[in-house]
Amino acid sequence: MSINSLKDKLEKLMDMPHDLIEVFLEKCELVVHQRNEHPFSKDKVYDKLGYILNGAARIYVVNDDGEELSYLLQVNGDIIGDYASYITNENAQFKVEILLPSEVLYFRREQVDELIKKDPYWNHFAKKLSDHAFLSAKQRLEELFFHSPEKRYMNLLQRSPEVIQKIPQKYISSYLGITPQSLSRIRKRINYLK
Amino acid sequence: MSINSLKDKLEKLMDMPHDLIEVFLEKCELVVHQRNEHPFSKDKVYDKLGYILNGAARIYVVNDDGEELSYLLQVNGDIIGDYASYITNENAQFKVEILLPSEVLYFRREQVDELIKKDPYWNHFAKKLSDHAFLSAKQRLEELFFHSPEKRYMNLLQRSPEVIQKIPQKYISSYLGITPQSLSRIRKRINYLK
DNA sequence: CGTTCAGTTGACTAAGGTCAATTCCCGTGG
DNA sequence: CCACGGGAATTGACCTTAGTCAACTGAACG
Repeated sequence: MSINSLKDKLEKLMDMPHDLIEVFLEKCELVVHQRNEHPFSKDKVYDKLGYILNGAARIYVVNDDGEELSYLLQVNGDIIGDYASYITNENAQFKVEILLPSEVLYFRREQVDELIKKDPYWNHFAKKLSDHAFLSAKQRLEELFFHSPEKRYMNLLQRSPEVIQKIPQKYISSYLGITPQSLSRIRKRINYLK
Repeated sequence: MSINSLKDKLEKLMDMPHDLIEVFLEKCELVVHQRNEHPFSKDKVYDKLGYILNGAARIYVVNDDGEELSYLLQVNGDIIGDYASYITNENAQFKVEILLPSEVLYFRREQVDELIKKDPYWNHFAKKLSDHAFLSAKQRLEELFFHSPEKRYMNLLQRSPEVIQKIPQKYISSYLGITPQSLSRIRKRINYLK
């Protein structure tokens, strides 16, 4: 991704003026990940967040039966990490796995805190970040509350066909809240119809 | 509710020093609602939020079939309104109905904005508010994602038995994401077991 | 070629939805 | 004080969809 389109995105996403984006980017770290990497250390506080420039990752938990549940599938422009852990300083409950070769821009909370000390603008930034986390959670919540698994799959197909293309179905079914078998049948149902 | 216990709650919830709570409360409006009242005007931007001192309300949407879906059941210490509308300035998608005689403390965004102009502390307050909205949404989201309707009912029973006592079951079933009939059967199942 | 793992399919089960009838509860008016 | 009306809750019969378990297919990789 070009540095300019990145700036445009941050400007829109975070309501950040161009000159402050420079300041912010200096505090960031760009990491290139390969498939299967786990960028966050297990069972720790996640004091950083990552912004996916391009690539894909899943955010998942392992339940008591050892099954992995894919809580989120994140792609270009999405955030990886555990925002709850980031703000509360409690241990993260999620794991993060990179699913495709990915470029991720990381920033640490302590660095945001430093920025805030120097310029109160960054309070505004922190607030925007939180609002963004809220709106994402709300969207996911409404998807689960208002729609059936089949409808959720249709919506995902519309919203991000690249997820369906690139990410293994077992993660997609889990994200939708169903078993791989059920997803397979939903796909079959849909194909008969069209 | 006594003024002092209110101050304690705000202190804990919002990380607010006692002296600033005074400042905040001056900006607030206390309203006593009766059952069935709708404190927010339909299809408008919700530029205020309400903090339930005591009482109960439901936050719901009416779908295309005219059915009401109870997105949230809020009780003592919970927030009513539509935080997404509050921050984005877009029309609210939810309605709010008071379910029991309730005392609610309202504050408007413009008043928070005024406070921010005078003292950057209030940026911190706005951030805390957003974090709180995020954490609430996250909790609800995880409840839906990880647990079955029956488990959700059990959890609600544990978490807020007063909701089960005081709020009509048709709203509870809707909140759980099931029909009144299904809730009735879940209750029957549970009673046989114990 | 085998091995392995993702994905599909089949047979069956479980849980919630739907529609309709019935019962319960509660408030109101006679 | 009782009778009635109406909405809430329950129950029954049946349907739909997802879960479960197991077998099978297919593609990737050595």
